[in-house]
Amino acid sequence: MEVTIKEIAKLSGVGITTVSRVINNSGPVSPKTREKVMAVVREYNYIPNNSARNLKSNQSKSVALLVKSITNPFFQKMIKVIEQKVALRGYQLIIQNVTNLQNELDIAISEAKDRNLQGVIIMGGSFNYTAAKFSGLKIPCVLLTVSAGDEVSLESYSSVRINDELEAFKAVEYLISMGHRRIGFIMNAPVDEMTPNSLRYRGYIRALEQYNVPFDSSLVASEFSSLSGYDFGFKMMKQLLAQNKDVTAVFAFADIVAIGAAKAILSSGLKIPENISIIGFDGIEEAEFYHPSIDTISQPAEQMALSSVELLFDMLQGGETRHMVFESSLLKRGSCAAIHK
Amino acid sequence: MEVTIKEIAKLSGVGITTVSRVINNSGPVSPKTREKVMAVVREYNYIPNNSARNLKSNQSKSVALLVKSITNPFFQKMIKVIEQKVALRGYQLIIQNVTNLQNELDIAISEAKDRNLQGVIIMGGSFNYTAAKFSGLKIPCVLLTVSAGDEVSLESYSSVRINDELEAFKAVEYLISMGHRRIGFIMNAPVDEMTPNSLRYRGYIRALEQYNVPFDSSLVASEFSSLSGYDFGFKMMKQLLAQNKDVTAVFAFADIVAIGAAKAILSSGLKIPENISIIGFDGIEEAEFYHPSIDTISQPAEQMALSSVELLFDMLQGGETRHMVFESSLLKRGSCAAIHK
DNA sequence: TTGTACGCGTTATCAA
DNA sequence: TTGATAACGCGTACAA
Repeated sequence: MEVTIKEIAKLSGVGITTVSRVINNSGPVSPKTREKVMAVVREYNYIPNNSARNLKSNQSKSVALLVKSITNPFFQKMIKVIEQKVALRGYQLIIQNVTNLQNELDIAISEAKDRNLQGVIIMGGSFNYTAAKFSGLKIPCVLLTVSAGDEVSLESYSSVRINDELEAFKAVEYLISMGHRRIGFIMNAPVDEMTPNSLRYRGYIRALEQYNVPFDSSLVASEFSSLSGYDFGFKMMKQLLAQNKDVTAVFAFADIVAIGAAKAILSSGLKIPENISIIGFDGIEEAEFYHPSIDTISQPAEQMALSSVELLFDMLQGGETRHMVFESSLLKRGSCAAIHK
Repeated sequence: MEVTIKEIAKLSGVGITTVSRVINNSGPVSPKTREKVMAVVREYNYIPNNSARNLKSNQSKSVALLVKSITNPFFQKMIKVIEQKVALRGYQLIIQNVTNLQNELDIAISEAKDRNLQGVIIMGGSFNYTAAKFSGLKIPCVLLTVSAGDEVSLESYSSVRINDELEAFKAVEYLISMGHRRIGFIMNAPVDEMTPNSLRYRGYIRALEQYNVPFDSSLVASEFSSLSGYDFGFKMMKQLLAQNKDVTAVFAFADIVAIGAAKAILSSGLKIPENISIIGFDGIEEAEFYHPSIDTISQPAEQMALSSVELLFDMLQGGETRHMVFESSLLKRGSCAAIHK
């Protein structure tokens, strides 16, 4: 059994209250008493019992991070930052993976009660949250990379994201500007659910329209899949290549998918960018070190992660909800080239 | 404020004890009473307060996973499995990254008290643990991918790992068998600290010796670095290429490093495997989807992760410590070829 | 400036 | 089969 506050009190010849005041810096204690108590605390290596504290205060200094598909390297970059920043504030971070089949908000609600969390950051997922669901979640919540859709009041959560549609537009516009007109798109979710993917799909469509490039549904490789991003990209690209001999460029909704697609292209004996141009989305290291390095829309991951933590703690301290939209940048690294007849 | 056991008791017209018995399945309760209580529990969506439970039982159902360099995709595969399996057992998993500069065991000790953990899994790190340190950690501990070194009694921890030296030997032997004699080695830690890297280095040395290939220290690119694995591999390979025009093969201590090195080779205008053969270690997806796919020593990551959780829970239930050593397999995928003059 | 005593929500002991 | 009641370790009115 560990040493308790009671024993510390007895050992230092003071009352329990005084010890409590000393270790929490609450209420007045004479410097002499403080030193006396601290000496005993150090000597016995006293650490307050967290369970008891939590029980009293009805709050445990912990927040959760729910991640949709935790293995995506793009999320990894952010997880690392979040983990550090949360720890820095003396909070415990509980990271939990959410599978494709689970609803992240449901999990947040049950976990919040179960672990009595102070707040939660949800990374990834869809935009399809109902106001009802949100009202079931009684703790501050920050959505990272998505927002909650129009139905939900902006006061019920904070969010950090990018403008997926616009950035996707930029990517496709870039391809079009190089003369491409047979541009494939790879995405992994059904179009009818609102996810970053479907927003990027919109950007794709809008770019085609704006530049009068005819839309061809056979160029859109879309499938609900539980494959890893790499495998998925590989499979979809193989399919695209088989069905469309004339495709000259591909936009993949994520870098990991772009890498899988690139592998499919290269292992088919085609060259990047000579035969096919490819561009991804996210800005992960893996794309940079691929050969050739893969062009991408790079999201400011660290910044976004940092902001999500700040927004959460703002809310914990009674601050307003906020919604931040970051800019991404188009990185040209050589996997896209002008088309030549 | 949430509903408490007391209120449930009142609402269902029974005593607190009875409610406690119902929700914990402890002690005898008549079926009728049980149903009555359960109805109220469901109606009010009662969830027992964890803090209070922990306070009573002096244990919180939580274990920690300490990860050295959490961003390595190889660890990611394992993290996912561990997270699932721990959750399956109703335990909370606290994942914490440990930087290169921190000692994982120190952190385990302080966290164990602080969060009153039931157990801890340490992933990565070095073999340099002292018996003294271990005795300071009073909860079950499983080391994953390393063991603790000879000084520490095998009864004070469990471990899951591979035979790093032997597997590295196999990798280098493979290169030698294809005629290579100028074989580079890339590792990231000082040789004097016991890490998986240094064991792999030994395997490298031993293979050279056994096959009478002269050792040349200029072929060993070693540096203590906080770069990412990719960046590190890239930098070291550039260095190797500059210093040794005649290097024909490279063994990297990890796949991510191999990928960085491959990028350095390819972007120098050299070809893999025509000019230089390369082999990595770990077996991550990124190596498979690289172009060319990179040969590697593949560790059974999922199996190892699974076992680590099993071993931990065995110990939690009073079982013995155990030490498992898994076999790895040499995956030949085309990044290594016979040397041709 | 200090200490006593109560209550946080549970579980477990004991008597009914 | 049930139900009071005493802990668990801590924070904090309130009294001194």
